[in-house]
Amino acid sequence: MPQTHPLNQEVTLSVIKTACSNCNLRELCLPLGLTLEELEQLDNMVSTRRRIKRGDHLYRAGEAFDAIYAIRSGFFKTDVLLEDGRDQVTGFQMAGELLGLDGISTEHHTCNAIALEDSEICAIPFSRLEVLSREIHTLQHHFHKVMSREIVRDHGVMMLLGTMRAEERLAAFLLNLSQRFTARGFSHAEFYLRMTREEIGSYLGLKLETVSRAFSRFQEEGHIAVQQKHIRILNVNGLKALMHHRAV
Amino acid sequence: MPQTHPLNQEVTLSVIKTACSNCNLRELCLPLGLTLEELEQLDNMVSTRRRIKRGDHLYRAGEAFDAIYAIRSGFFKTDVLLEDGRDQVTGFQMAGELLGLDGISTEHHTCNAIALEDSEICAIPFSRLEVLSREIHTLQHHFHKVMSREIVRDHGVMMLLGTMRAEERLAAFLLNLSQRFTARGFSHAEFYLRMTREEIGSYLGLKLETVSRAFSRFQEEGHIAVQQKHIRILNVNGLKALMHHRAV
DNA sequence: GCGTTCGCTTGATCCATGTCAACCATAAAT
DNA sequence: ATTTATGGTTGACATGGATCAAGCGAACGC
Repeated sequence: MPQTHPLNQEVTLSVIKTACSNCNLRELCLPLGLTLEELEQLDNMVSTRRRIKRGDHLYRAGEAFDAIYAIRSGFFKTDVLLEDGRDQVTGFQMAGELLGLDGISTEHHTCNAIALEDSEICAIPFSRLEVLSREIHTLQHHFHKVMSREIVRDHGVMMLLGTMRAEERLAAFLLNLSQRFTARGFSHAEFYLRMTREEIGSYLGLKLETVSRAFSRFQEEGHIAVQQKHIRILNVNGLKALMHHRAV
Repeated sequence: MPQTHPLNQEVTLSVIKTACSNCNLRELCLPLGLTLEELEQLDNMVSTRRRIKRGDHLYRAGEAFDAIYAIRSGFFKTDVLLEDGRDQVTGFQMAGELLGLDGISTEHHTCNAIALEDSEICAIPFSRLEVLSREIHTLQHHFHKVMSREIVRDHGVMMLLGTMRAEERLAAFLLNLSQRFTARGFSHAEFYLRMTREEIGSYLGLKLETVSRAFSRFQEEGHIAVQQKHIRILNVNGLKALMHHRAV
C-alpha cells in the first residue's frame, strides 16, 4: 500500500526529490548494495527529512535516542562535554555519513551533534531499521560494517592523539578531509574548512594557537596554501611524509 | 536436531561445561536477556572454545575476519601498529567482553589481540551471528548495543587523550579497571594489573616513566598503595577528585 | 562607511611530559 | 646460590606545546 498525497503535488514531489533512490550519496550511505526494491523499503522507513541551520543542534547529549541520522548535505561536528566544563570534538561528519550511533548503547545520546553549515538530514527510526535489517540481509550487514568502521576510525583517532605530535596530527587531519572530499566528488586539493581552528584543535587535542602555527609552518614549507578557511594542498606527498617520517 | 557425541563422554561434558547457559558471564556477554531456548541456539553457534596462552595472539592485524570472540576468562590487550613502527594499545579487555568488532568493517582484523594472561575464548562465527540475530530480536538489539558501547568507550578514550593530563588519565584508568572488576564480582579496591607500565602508558598516551611517577605520586598522597602490579585503592574519592578538579 | 566582534596569527615565556641515564626488584635461568 | 633478563623507580635535563598577550583581517550590524 504505497503512500500517496493526491491533494498535494508539492509534497509528492518533495518526497520523490529526497528519496534514497534519487540520492547521489546512496553509495556512501546506508543504502549501499541494496536492490531497487529494497531501496524503496528503506525510503518508506525514513520518517523525516529535515533542515538544520548552521549552529543548531541535531541532538544533544542526554536526549532520548530513537533514530540515527544520515547527512544528506552539509557538515556537522559531534562533541562530548565533561562535568567540569572541558569538552572535546569527537568527530566531523559530512554528507553520506551517519550520526547518532553512540546513542544505541544507552538509548540516550552521549554527545552533541551541531551543524557547522546549513544542512539536511534524513532521520531513520532505529527500531524500524532493526526490523528492516532482519529482512534485508544486505542492509543488516552493511549497517554492521558502518558501525565497525566507526570503531576503526576511533582507533585511528586514538592513535593520532596518543602517538603523534602536533604537525603530524594536522597533516593526518588534512589528508583525511581531502580523501573524504574526493570520495564525494569534490577536489582533493582545494576546499573550505567548515570548522574553526579551535574546533580543529579540540578534535586533535591541541590548542588553537598550535593549530594556527602548524598551518603557517606547512605554508612556509610549501605543503599547502592557507588563507583563513580556504585550503589548497600543494604537496600531498609532503604532508604524507610529515605524518610518518619521525624520529621515534 | 541436537548434536550429540554418544561415543565420547569427554566431549559432551566439556561442551556442557563451557556452554553459555552455564557461563556465569552470560549477563555481561552476548547472551544478555536471552531466554533459555535462545541461549541454546547461541550455544550451538559458538563454534570453538579455545585457550590462548599468555603472550600469544588471538588474531593479528591483517588476518581475514570471520568470527568475533567472547572472553571466557583471562585478559587481553589490543594494539594497532603504524608503518613507521609506532604502536598504540587501543584497549584492555576482560572476561565477558567481545574482541574483534573492528574486523567487520573491512573483513580483516585491523589490530592485534594478545593475551596478557592465560585465557579462554569463545569464537562466534560472524555470519552465523548475523543469521541468528535476524531470528532473535533480543540478540540483534543487544549486539547493536555492544557495538555502540564500544563507540562510546572510544569517545571516552579520545576525551582522555585529548583533554586530560597525565595524573587524570591514570586516575580515570584505575577507576575504570576497578569498576569493571567490581562488575565481575572481584574487589573494587584491590587487584593485580595484568599489563606493564609501558602498556598502560601506550594506552594512555604517556611514557612508562610518567606512568610510574604518577603511581608513586598517588601513593605518596595516600590515594592508592602500589607494589609493582598489585594495586590497592585506598581513597576512591581522592582519585575521582583528581580526575575532575582541575584548573582549566 | 565604520565600529564591533570573532576568528586567526604571531611572539615571549613557562611547564608538563618526554628523554636519557642510573639503579633497584623480582623472577627465571644456570 | 648466582647470574641474567625484564620491568619498575627515580633523578637530571630538554623540549613541544600550552599559556599569556598583542595585534590583525574579515564579516556583520548599524
